[in-house]
Amino acid sequence: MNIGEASSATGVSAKMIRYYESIGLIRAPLRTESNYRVYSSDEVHTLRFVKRARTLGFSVEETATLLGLWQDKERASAEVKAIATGHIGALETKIVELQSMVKTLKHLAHCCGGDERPNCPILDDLAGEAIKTKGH
Amino acid sequence: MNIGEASSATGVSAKMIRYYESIGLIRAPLRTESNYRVYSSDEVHTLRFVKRARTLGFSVEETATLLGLWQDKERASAEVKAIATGHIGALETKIVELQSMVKTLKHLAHCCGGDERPNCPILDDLAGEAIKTKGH
DNA sequence: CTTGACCTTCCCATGATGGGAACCTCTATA
DNA sequence: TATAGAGGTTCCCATCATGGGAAGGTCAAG
Repeated sequence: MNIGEASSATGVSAKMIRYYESIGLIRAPLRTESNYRVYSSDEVHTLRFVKRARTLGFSVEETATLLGLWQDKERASAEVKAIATGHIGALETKIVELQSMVKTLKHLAHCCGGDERPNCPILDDLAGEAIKTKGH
Repeated sequence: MNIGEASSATGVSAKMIRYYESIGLIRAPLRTESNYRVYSSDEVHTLRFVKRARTLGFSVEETATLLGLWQDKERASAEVKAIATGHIGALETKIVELQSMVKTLKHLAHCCGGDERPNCPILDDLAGEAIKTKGH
């Protein structure tokens, strides 16, 4: 299996497979005589693991740790769970931040006529002028 | 007002003020004889506008557009509202993605003992092995 | 044997921010 | 007044994960 096949088998671009190899996230595969990378099913399995972890929002560094734990048959699940739990916390913090932005923006958009006139509460807010809600 | 004062007056780091100037988001201010940047209250006002827009998650590019609209006294509020609405949509999409990650991770973490034993449904999932919920 | 698809390495760009070096300037104090 | 230290200046580099593209080698089908 060459890099293109490994790519379509895992959803990881060839570019990224080479990158993951260059930073040491995955091991360098064997090469053909003509210097093409050759992937075994084991390596494809590893790439799928990486893809899934990245999809779940783990950083490459976290993914490296998880990969290490996965390959260590003796590891305690507590360690894995701690990483996952920490990651859940980080994601939730991010969600709260985004929700707060959305809330503010929705309020502003609601107060904005969105018409041909220049008056615009959104810009007024950005400029630091408090919005007058007029109790609507 | 020099760059340090402008920075603490707006919450934008001196580094970022120079960066915003270099990419043309804000105009280059006057300089003293000794080449120090000098900011007027107008320029500080603009920096506050930028800070607020960035805090609300607008990209620098969107901020540039909003800034242009803010300075154009004739603009229609519809244009501003469209940018804000589009941004709300993008944020909401991001939120949904993150929520989906959190949901999956919570399920996995819930199924994981988090103890000293090696069995770990989180890693099993990353490895592509379907989780057995055992109807808990 | 040619063509086109695919592989290789290498460099560059993104977006927004920070770090730091090397050097200049201002102000307060010994 | 000399000096210290705080803060200004420019310039380059790093981050994180990813894509683009050039230049050149390789493979398979027609």
